[in-house]
Amino acid sequence: MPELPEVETIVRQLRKFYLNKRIVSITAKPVILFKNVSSLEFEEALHGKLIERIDRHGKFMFWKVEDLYIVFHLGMSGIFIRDVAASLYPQHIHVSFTFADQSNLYFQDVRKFGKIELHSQQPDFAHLGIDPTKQNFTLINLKKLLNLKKMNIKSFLMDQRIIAGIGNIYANEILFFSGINPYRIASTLEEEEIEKLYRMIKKILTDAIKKFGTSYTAYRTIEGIEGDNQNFLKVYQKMGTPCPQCGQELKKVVQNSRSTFYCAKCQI
DNA sequence: TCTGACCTGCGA
DNA sequence: TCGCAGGTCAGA
Repeated sequence: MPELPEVETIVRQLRKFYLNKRIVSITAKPVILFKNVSSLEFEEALHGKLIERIDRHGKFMFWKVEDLYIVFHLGMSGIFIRDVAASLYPQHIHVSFTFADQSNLYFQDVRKFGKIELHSQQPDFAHLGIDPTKQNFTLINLKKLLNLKKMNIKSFLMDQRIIAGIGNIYANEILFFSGINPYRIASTLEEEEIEKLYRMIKKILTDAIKKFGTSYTAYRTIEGIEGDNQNFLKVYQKMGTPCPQCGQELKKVVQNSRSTFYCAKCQI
């Protein structure tokens, strides 16, 4: 559920409170979240280290902790919680960090779809596509990518190997605002449609970041409070209600094993 | 390129 | 009690 805007919100908040803080204690439960390291190795490797950098590519976040890099993926339900909000979410805490100033940070993941890795080099995320908030996400690059793909445009937007950061909620919203039917084949989009799609990808994601992300289910900010963007969604989970543009009833279909919400009249 | 498995809480 | 929610990934 955490997509690019939610991860970016978390990154910004973590920077504010935990950058340049030293980890003095870690408790990590032996859960399946740990991929290339055991929970015990994780605790030992990071003990006493300083968090020097917190960054993101797509939905992946990484911390530079001196000579090591922690890579987090929040999966469906992963959240970070500041100590002041920890009492709100006492269940499913898998990792607890304590810092030199006695502040705490907790990683919670109800559904355990998240992922934690430890690396000795900066991750290059070579398996991921362009991050739409980065400079190399240009109209020309988007056109090139679209022209190569025979998949439907909804799958295209959600394919992390092509564009990194868009999930189901924002894919639905982007296609609605672009007026593009989710079943359209990526390579068949017209010049004008591509330009609108490009603008909407940037706008929808940027607006969602300004609203601290979408709290549809598990996602909360590190303060333990909901984002605001769910109050501005136009089609996601709005099946049966009138299209905000034309009034026709919005549809819900299952597409590539995922729910797609759209207006059959406005999105052609 | 597409489908199902993994996982847990929630609502019908 | 069962289906659904959707992140990634393995396998078809």
